[in-house]
Amino acid sequence: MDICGEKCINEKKVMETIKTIPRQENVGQMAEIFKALSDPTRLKIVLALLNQEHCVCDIAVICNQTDSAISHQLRILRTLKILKNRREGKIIYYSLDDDHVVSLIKMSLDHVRH
Amino acid sequence: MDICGEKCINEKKVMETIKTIPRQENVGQMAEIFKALSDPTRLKIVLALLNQEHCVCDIAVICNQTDSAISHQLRILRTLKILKNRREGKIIYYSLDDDHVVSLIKMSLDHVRH
DNA sequence: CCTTCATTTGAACAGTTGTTCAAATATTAA
DNA sequence: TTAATATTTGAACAACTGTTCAAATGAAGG
Repeated sequence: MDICGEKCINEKKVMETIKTIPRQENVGQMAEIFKALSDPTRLKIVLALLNQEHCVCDIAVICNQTDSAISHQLRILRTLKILKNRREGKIIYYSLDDDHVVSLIKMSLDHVRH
Repeated sequence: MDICGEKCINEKKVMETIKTIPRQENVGQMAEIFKALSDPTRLKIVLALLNQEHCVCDIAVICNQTDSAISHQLRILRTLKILKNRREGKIIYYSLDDDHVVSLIKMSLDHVRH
């Protein structure tokens, strides 16, 4: 990996900072979580489940979207292990499964409220 | 706004949760910040500036992208007031301008590292 | 078995996104 | 003024995203 060829203004500062940046892998993980929360529908799902678990069609009502649209988004959040689900007969209940994401959400909630 | 028509499984739970969800406006603001941090290039810019201020072309080297690509992303982050800049002759230095975003980033950094 | 209901799935679509390229600005120095 | 350098801008493009719709699945009850 060619870190700094010859075009850089302040090679020393650049080198210093590059040392502090996490590995590509970790940057990717961070970006993935932020991306999951960057869609208003998905964010609303997570905010709803912050209160209590809900089934798919209730989440659809809360988010004012079709069951199908919600199901697609739930799959994304489940794949990222942000949500988990449990079946009770025909109904599937979703709830939060990542304490860290909960903290992130609460912190950003505090911000927009103050 | 028709909150709950007749198709909802558990009207009481739905009503309870709807009360806890922030206003659309605030959900939108939260999503906007998460979206800003959801692109690996933009996230890397913010991570770099967590260390110290940098000029555009140094950021380009750090992120391994063209000056132009970085400039486009800097505009997005500046518009959201996540970054500020100062001019020193021909060179424009960018730095962080939102303590809350810094906290969010640090919290998510802690997470991927542990 | 057949029906109903909750959820999932896949294809299709429009809308958005990030990067590239070339051209435009803006500042400095000769 | 002219040339050189740092940054910005706008158009264009492929790649990606979220929603919709229709059809498929899976569980419970008759």
